Amino acid sequence: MLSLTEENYLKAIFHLEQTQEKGVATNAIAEKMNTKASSVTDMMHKLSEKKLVVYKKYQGVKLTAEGTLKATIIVRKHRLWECFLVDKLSFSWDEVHDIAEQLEHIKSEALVDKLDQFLGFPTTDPHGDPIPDKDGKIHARKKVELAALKENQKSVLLSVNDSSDAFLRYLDKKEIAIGSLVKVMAIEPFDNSMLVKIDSNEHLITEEVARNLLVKEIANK
Amino acid sequence: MLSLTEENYLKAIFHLEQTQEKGVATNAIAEKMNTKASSVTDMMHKLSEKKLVVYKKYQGVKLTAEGTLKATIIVRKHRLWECFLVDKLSFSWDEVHDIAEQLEHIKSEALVDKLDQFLGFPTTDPHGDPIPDKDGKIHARKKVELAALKENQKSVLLSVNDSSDAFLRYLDKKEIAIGSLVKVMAIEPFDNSMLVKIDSNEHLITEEVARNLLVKEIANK
DNA sequence: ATATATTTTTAGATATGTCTAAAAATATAT
DNA sequence: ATATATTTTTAGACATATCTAAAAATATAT
Repeated sequence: MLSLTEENYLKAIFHLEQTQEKGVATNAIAEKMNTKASSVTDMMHKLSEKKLVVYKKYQGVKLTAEGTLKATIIVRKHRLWECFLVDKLSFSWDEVHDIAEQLEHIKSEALVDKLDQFLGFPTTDPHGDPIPDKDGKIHARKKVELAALKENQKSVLLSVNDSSDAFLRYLDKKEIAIGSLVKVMAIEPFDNSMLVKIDSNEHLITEEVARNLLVKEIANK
Repeated sequence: MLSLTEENYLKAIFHLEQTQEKGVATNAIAEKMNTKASSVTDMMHKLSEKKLVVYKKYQGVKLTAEGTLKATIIVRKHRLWECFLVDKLSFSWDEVHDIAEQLEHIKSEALVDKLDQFLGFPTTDPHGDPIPDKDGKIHARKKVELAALKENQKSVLLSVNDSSDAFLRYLDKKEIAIGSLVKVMAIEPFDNSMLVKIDSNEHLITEEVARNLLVKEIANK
């Protein structure tokens, strides 16, 4: 049985591994977990004992197959609960993260199964991220940062890299939502800011914002 | 902010106070919490510091008004989640206790409010126990143990004193459920066992069982 | 290639919640 | 009322998860 803390470490490592094929650095974990590097080292010893990570001094860590599965199941629970909060309890998508952070640790396989069924077996959460299946398989869609698109390219907004409250509120204010149609109208070479048409409104967005929006390109019909 | 452990102690004391108007004994709490008396003493010091209990050495503890409110809100959350699990996720009433024990600690007032609304503002949980309102007020119905009834008295089953898995399964097997119509057909003076008619079936039940069933008496029309 | 900076680990301390064993207070029985 | 039993508290130890400060290893820069 994993403690809440252990589960949170596994999830942090899982997310960090997405953009890092070498071992995940102690410091990176410490930053994500809002703790100190020394605490991370302690926990890596513990998770290594439990065969959930492969850890070599100074070389960073990787999740084992079992560690990956455990982490994926937590992500699955997090995203299912987010669906529940938004679809059933009518929270808005920028309010649900902190609550789902708590709910993801509830231990009951039956609960997750029944929740999944109750929600109609959703495949993505309200932020557009894929929901792993029972076996930990993730059916990901090919996503690309909006910042990588050329002028005139059309796309659909799938998810966001930054899911901080501040960023989500920024999007809400501009009425930018998952599923929005996004077309690149012009790119300013000086600072890589973009003029984009999102659904029917035009917005000028900074490169930083464009790098935090993940889209699926669609044909320019 | 209360820790999970502190919340569980408050809840335990709250439940023990229902059948105890003097201070709740250290040993009683220890037994309920499955821990040692010395641990209870330690925690009572802590909760007393926080003004959630009134504690005098060797005299047992009582919840303060604030402690009672905190405990009541936990009970409210527990019972709302039980409703959710049974009504929405179609768990049976004997499966939900352990899961609700976890869910009751999720911290978000907005979540509780929205859940309450989603469930249609239920007034009792699947075991027939009243759900406290937002302010901690409990609109309790007058309940009595089935064992206290006379022959020929009719009643409705409202809740149970023993909510162990074993007892709930016993009830399920005999098709005894919250809301069942219960009529005392005969009482055996030797051992106080009872012949009762529950809905359309007759059962012979021991005094122990009769003391664990809480009913509301109804007119003998 | 050596000095400097950064990252990571180790060692030891702290806080929470737990325990055992012994001491103190209270309750019970004759 | 005194002895005995029970309950409760105290004192000190232990495990988990954390921290700070110093040491060790690795990375970077000239």
